Amino acid sequence: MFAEPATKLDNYAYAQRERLAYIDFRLQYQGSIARGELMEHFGTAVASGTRDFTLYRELAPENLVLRHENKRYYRTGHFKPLFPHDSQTALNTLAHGFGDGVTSPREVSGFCEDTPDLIAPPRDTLATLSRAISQGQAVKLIYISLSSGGSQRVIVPHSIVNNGQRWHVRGYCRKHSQFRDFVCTRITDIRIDHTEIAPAELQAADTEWNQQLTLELVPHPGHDHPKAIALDFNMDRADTSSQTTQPVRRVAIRAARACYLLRHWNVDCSSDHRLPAYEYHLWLRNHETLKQCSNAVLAPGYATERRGSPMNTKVSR
Amino acid sequence: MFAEPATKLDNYAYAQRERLAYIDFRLQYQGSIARGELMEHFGTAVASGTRDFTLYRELAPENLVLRHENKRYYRTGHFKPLFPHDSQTALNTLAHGFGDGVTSPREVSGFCEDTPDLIAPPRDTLATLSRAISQGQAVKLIYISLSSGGSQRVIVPHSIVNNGQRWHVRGYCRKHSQFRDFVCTRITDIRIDHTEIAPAELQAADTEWNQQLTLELVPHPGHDHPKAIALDFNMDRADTSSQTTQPVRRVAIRAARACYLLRHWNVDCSSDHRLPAYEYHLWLRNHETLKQCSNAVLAPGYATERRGSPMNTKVSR
DNA sequence: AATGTAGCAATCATTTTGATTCTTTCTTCA
DNA sequence: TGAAGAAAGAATCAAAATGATTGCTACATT
Repeated sequence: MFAEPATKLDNYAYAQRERLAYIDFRLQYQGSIARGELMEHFGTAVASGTRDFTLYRELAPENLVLRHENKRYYRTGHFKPLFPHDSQTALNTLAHGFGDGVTSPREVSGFCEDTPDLIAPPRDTLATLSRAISQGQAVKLIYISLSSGGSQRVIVPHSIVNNGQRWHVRGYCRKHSQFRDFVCTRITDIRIDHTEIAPAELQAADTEWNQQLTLELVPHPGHDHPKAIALDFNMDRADTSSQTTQPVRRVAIRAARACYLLRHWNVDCSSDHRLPAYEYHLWLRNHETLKQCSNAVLAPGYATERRGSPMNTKVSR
Repeated sequence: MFAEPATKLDNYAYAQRERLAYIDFRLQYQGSIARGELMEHFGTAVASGTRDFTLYRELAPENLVLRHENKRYYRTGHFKPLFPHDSQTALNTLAHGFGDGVTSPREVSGFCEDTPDLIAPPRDTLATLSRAISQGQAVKLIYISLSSGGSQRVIVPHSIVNNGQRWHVRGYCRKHSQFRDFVCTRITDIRIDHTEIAPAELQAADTEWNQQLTLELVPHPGHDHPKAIALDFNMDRADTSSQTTQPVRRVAIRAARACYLLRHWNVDCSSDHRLPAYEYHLWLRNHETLKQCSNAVLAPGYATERRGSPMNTKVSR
């Protein structure tokens, strides 16, 4: 898959690998790179820039060629990436810039835009939560709930999760004596609470968090072009668990997170796939697995058929 | 805001800044860091590790303290970050690891989980699109559309965008002679097409892309706790454009992207905010601005009142 | 044809990093 | 209780990486 065995690259120092990776990335996703651009990004001198390209050329001579007309290196047709850039990471780099986003100002590609971020949690809230989790501490905070307004609570957080729309913190709420999700932006006045943590408040005791479900997503039976949906979600035809060859995408996910995913992807979770195929491209074939989710009210089409009362159930949208 | 002026840090080399930033980040978001952890992350030796902590201590003596009991540095109460970690970047780092994700394997925090990624575009598709855009080239591809199945097209792409759920590529479609969005995962057999590009096919000619709208998002009038919504979306009370003091969040966004955002955030776009407040926390106050969007059918509650026919409009969901 | 730019290569100076040794502080365990 | 061990700091010298400089080449611009 890669032009050189990974062990070869391990011989080089972190900083050297980083510069090689930068060349590699630019060639693969931009098609060309000039020595001056490498130098500018890392703040290095010309001698270093030349050496870096020389080294890259030794490692992957087929990957690039210098065009003297404009003095830029161009990717060749035989390009084999030296580093594995998975597409999620690549998109993040294109949209937000190369590097860690801290060390130096990130230069963005200009043609790649991520989702506008309407509700990043405040820095201090995030930092305090993150430290509390790392150090096994409780936090005291004011939480503005949609249903009951603001109130003070003590929470033992154990995870920070993105539900597709918002960042939540999950933890044990001492006010309600159960594990819950809290929307990070609804937290104010947070601080570390130096009290003893009981075993029942730890992540290990959060059964819905620790239980893994496997969701079986299939193209919505009401849809005209199931193949397009199957391609979209990279579904597998090798469905060994049944006699059919219906394409299916199995997704392993924590029970506590399953319903957020189903809602984010507009998955019809009714037993008889009765929701409109136009809006719902997917159907949850094994909808009975949601019995294990206390927030199943979030799953489209699931709660209504059981006559649940959404308004009385506490879930963090 | 920061303990030292940024100019001070500019004196240090990229690699040195990176190690300082790592210490800074770990203190802020984990609360502690050991010398060995720094060494392991960057693959450096003990002497270097000691020097890095010595330097960090010189730059920000109040930020950390060594506890001899367990030989770890701990963040103090007077901590002032040396580097600006915005919360979006911090969350990305916590969920996916420190660094660029390429140079060395990323060590993830273990307690922060991003949205499960169901449909990352294939690497080659993304790389080809990205290069074509960078170099101003057209691409020839097979596109599997939901309505008409697969067909070959030539496209002049100019941007890659995340609509909240999927990654799209936007560009001029020669088959339909207009700018359109294409879902990346529905693309197969892509390759560079070496044909001339006309001015009308360039990004500059994409009026919907280049036109900026300002969306005025307000808490849904039917909601019981508008203050909670206002906090959630960090709304501003200083609404100088009207006599009221109703909190509002103004979002500047390209016309071509506006409706995706409105759908992603479940914004009621009807003129009389008639959609249920339980599902729709926000209302688009200046809904008339959507007249400028050809894909307004995506905006919840907007198209229906104009008796549009969603099924006949080509938009990439 | 002259000039400028940005690439390569080689050399030597400078800076950064590694290896080694010795010390300190606190934990662990016999 | 006291000795061993682990992981930090500090200092020194060696090794490696980087910077500065010079001379060269290919091409674009004028």
